Amino acid sequence: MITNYIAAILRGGNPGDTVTVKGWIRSKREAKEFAFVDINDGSCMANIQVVIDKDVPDYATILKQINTGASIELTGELVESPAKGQRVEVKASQVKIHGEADPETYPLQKKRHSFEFLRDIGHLRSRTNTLSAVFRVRNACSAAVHQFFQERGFLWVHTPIISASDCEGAGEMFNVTTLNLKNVPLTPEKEIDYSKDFFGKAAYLTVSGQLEAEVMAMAFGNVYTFGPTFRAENSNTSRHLAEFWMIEPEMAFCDLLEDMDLAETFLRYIFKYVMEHCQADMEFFNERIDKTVLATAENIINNQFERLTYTNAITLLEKSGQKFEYPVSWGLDLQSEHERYLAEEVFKKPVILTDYPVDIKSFYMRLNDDGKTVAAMDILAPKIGEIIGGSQREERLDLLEQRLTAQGLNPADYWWYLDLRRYGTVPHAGFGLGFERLVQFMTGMTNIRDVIPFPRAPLTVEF
RNA sequence: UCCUCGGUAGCUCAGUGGUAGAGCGAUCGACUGUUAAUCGAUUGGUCGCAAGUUCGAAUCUUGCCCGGGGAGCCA
Repeated sequence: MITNYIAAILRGGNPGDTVTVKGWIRSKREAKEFAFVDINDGSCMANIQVVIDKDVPDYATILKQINTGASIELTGELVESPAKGQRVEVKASQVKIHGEADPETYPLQKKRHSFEFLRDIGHLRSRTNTLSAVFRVRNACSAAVHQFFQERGFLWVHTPIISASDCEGAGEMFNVTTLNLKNVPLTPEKEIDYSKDFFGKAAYLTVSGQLEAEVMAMAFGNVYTFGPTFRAENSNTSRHLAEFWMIEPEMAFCDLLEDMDLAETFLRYIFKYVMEHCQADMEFFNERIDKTVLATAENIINNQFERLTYTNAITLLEKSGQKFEYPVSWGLDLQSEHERYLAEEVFKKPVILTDYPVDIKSFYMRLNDDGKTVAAMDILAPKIGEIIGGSQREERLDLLEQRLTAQGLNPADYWWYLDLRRYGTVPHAGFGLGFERLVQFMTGMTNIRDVIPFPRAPLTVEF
């Protein structure tokens, strides 16, 4: 077990300390009488430099085993480094190689690799500077999410991964079945007979935990989900995954304005947390991945998001004189190009759009008094597009039933969801946040497959 | 799923009808308190797969597979 991370040694170690370093070799520079070895254990961006003199036991054998990718454990004295590049280094006295890595076949070089190539070696790519930085930031984001909600008394609720309902028509679903696919039981009408299946009815991987989160909010007030979500869409883009993590807070006794305030405070909190906990990683992204990463983070932390209604956004786009590929007119959904124009060109910061036409939004969103719009809000981020989607939910039973029917859904399928309006209904609101898009936005990584350790996407399930 | 660009050495790429190339990596050597070390030499190929055109195809044609970027769906 690693008890003394390289991050801790580099930060707090003093010359004269005896230290043990365990990790993987990044590079070796050999001289006649000694060798420099750079070791990384994933705890930080920096490597620790180790000097191995020829008087170390088994020097000749060990030196042959020291290659990029090999695992190493060594003990030595921490000394002040006589050369530039590091404050301290380790003068090794005992060295053990746990596992060699054949340099002829080990795929990672000391040089930069393309992310496309690294995706083909998903089991090794976390050993690179960029991917390890991404996953440290991802971890910090996760911790920040929980800390934010826990500080505010929100209950973390575990909503199911297997679900019987397509809760919001959010997209194609993965079937979950134990039926024998070579001999599927059929009903007299030649439909698949799910009564013979494991659950006695059709079941799917969840596309959202929102409806269940609403159930829990009606008992605990403020709750949030943070877990995996699945979409079987054949989406081949740098912003979509078949398996992704979603954060969905749901608040009872809450309206759209409070919902927006919470979402904005939440994003600001996460950015601040990561800037404080992953400074070196963030500087690395700013230098190597996207020169605007630090400025964006400062922008989020220090500025109010722009807020305007869908209707005003349409007017603004129509008057902009900008040429768009897709038409702009009231009643049509905004396209990526429109969202990006607003966030990147007009306001140059996140934009919260509210009050969308009822016909382009989901059934559960609360109808506004004008009868034409719903209390929905989307947060649009530069370069990423929609990062948060939320709404005040329809708490009035009759209106909710009307909306279900109008969208071609059967209210009977939603009996327990409707019961929440029959028994002690309250105004409530919530939002959903794609966790990987947050990490993308934070790090400047352009492809969503590079911000999750094991991406699932069409034809992508190897690692 | 649609549009578009691409697939040549372990990696990144050049090569557009006539003997398969470079840089990096790796290997060997030299040198050096080095820092993606440096210098020299060596090594390295089913040109994505299949069919076709041609005296001759990495190069032209067709189909398929895979990847990047963009779009749709959405988070």
